[in-house]
Amino acid sequence: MEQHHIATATTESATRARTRRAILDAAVTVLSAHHGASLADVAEAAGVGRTTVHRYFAERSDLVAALGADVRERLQEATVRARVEDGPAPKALERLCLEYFELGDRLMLLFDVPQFLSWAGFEEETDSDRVLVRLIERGQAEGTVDTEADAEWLQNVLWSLLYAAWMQARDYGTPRHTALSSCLHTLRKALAAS
Amino acid sequence: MEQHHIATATTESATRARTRRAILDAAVTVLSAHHGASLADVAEAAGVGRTTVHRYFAERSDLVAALGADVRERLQEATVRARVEDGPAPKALERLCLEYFELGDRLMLLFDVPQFLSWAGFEEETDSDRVLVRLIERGQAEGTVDTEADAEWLQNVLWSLLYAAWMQARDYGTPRHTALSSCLHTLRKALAAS
DNA sequence: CGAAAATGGAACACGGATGTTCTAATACGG
DNA sequence: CCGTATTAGAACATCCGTGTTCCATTTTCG
Repeated sequence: MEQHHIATATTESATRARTRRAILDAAVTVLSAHHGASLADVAEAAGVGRTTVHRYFAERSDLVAALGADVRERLQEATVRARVEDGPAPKALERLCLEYFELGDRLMLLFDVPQFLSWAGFEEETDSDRVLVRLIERGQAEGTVDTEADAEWLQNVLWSLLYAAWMQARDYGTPRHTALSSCLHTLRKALAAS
Repeated sequence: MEQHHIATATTESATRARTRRAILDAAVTVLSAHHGASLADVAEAAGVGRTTVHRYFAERSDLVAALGADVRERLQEATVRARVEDGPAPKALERLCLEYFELGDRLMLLFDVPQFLSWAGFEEETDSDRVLVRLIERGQAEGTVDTEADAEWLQNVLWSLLYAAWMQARDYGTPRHTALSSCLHTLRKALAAS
């Protein structure tokens, strides 16, 4: 239990860690609902003073960058959980889709906030993106995925259908699981080998 | 040629009509590239003074409303051109998709700028939206369109795939016709009766 | 050509978001 | 419990987009 000086340069007090999370979570909610919301809005949603937000993220761009890093990490974890190497490609794609769907608002941000795709460490191609494309290509090689369409295009199709499912749930009030199963149904047909 | 007093309350000088169009067109380009661009940006892109923009559209919201009306009108025309009542539903859907694709940036705005869906005369359901849903339902009745999926969902699928095709062309540099044919290919499979 | 229409540009007032600094109050952890 | 870490809130300077007004200049059109 001799854990006196655990602190390294990158370690944070437990309280600080909690507040930081609160701010990041609130930022996801607020910004995904309305891009260009003010930092005051984020602060309020986080139940925190506006100055406190600035104490953790000096500039707005710092907050955005942190959000980017956060979603990136979760994307990575989701990709691992989906065990993309196991079994036939279509099944793996469905698992991946399911995991991604769970990320909800966080991924919406990735689409909606333009700064993310170019900014914040997303250098055009995320690791997860590459994994997804490779998975599709594996399916095409297996003959279980449509070979008439470009792998990159099919990747975009997957993202788009996910986005559509979220929209369906958010704006039309469709239950999440209903939207998800519609999404998977259509995705299965769209990716199927012709 | 006794056309002296053609002018009614709603008629515009030819010059004014041209500048108005220039501003609207520039606004589409600029705003679809970067939401929240300043009116100065729009003015510059239109090759026009910032004051002139305000002379035509007093407030920002007026410009947005005008853009909304514009895209709405074009959507209407595109729907007419597609002759949705003719022939089997899947074919009609493809024609519709093709017409919509031509609207390009203008429709991108409809997705990206949140103010449009609630604001600017879009009362939740556009006429064109209703036409689309009815067309899908007709296909389901004919047995030529997937009946396992909700018509509303399939409508969203169509929009999403269109959006994906645009993205593919804009961000990945895929030629427009290539993106379009990929889109149609996938859409055909996605909508097909199971 | 000459009057009316249309424009460009400068200048200004205004509001809202941002980022900074300070101080008093509060929560935390040993 | 007490000292320290953490916070809230007010106050302030600043920047940027917006919307308005005014005037000189250019363009259009009869």
